[in-house]
Amino acid sequence: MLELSLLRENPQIVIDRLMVKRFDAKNTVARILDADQGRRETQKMLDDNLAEANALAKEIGNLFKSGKQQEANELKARTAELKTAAKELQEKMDALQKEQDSLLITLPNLPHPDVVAGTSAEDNVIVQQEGEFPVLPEGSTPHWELCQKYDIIDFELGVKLTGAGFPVYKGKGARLQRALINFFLDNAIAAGYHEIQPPLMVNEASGYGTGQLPDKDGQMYFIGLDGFYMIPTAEVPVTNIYRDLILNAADFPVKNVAYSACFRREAGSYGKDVRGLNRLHQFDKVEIVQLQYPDKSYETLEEMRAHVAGLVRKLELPFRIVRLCGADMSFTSAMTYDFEVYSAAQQRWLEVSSVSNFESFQANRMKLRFRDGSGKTRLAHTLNGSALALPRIVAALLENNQTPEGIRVPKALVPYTGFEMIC
RNA sequence: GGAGAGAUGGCCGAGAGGUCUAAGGCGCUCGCCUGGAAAGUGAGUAUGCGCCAAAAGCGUAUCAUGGGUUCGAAUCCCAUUCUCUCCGCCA
Repeated sequence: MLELSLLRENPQIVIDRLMVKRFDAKNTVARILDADQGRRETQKMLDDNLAEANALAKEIGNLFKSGKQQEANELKARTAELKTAAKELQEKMDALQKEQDSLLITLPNLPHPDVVAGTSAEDNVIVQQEGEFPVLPEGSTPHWELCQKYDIIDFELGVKLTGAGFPVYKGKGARLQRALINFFLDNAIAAGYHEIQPPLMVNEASGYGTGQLPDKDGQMYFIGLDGFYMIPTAEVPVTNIYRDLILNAADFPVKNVAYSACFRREAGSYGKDVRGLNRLHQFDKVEIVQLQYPDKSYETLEEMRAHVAGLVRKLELPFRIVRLCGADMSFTSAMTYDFEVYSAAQQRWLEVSSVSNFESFQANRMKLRFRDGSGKTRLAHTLNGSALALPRIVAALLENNQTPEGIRVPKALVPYTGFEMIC
């Protein structure tokens, strides 16, 4: 949620910057400012009314005590008037506040000035590319066939147990998963992150805090009996740890890492994009989350980007980093880097990480603040990134490292898997 | 699932219609004391919103949440949520 003060002070900047995200905010901004104006006027009247009522109540109390029943009763007439007026004012103010909030929440985050507008994912800017495309041996196949050939990931069995998009990892496939999770966690811990094991279900307030609710609830699995949502990413519980907290400036940066299973309904997805491991309803991911002092959040974004790049490099996967254009960015992000690895048999780039700076957008929603040097409270900046999401990494590892003898495990991972080949 | 108890500031905890602008303690901040520290001692120490050019200041709301009673509610009533204890079930 954007900060109201920004709209008051610079409505035109908000409108202009949101055009970069192809969002026409002109009308909404005007309505928000109208509601805000009305709300403030109403509150002034209400506060004055209540101030008078409070004073009267005190006076009446004193009169009663000194036995002046008659005078006290006379004053009561006035308090009745005030009460009626206060109720109306309160209702009016609540309605305006509600209108303002409901409008404000429809505005996306402002993109950083370095973000280009663009019209689609085609316009994302490639900022870094590394690694050679592997030359695959004769008879190479996409990962879903390799999974079947070596019996390491069973999609059919998942359908039997649950449904499409819930694969069963078996044998070296399961061990590879476990190895990757530990590899990612150990790297994050070495980089100074604090490990968290969060709940896999969250309540409504948490879903709201990170922005999945109210409008993206169709993307989450919902446990109706208890009112819980299965987390689509560990970002949700890990960031919400700090909901409604006031930190000290000295606490920054807060660096957390969490492994979790992630659950996504992915309603409306179909076709080759969802083949094999490309898109699942349940998958594993290690997520890094940072809270940072506002002035330093872009330094931190670069640090996180470098961390993720280091992981992909150690896995010997060809990758590129794109800075998303305005048209392709998420609602909540101010700047996002997507990491894509090259999946050689499918001959396509697969997105394996998304590293974003949300600036104060999430913090405002969940009232995540800190006390600056002068003792004033300010909103913190939040950032997060996948480091990394497993399925597409596994897809690329399987495809790129296939040999007639089996699938070679990258060196960095061998201490974690305990084997060098899947065969 | 059944029965009972409870929810008060950063934390502990008193408070049972007006003197709550929430006692007291702990913690924290700044002083004093000290060679330095501890102890002692003094003061300060919540958040949102509004008024004000701004600071200071003032107003208002907030004692789990939402309603209600009353001139007046942390306090009384109703509902909801959550926590704890015991019983049942259980890895």
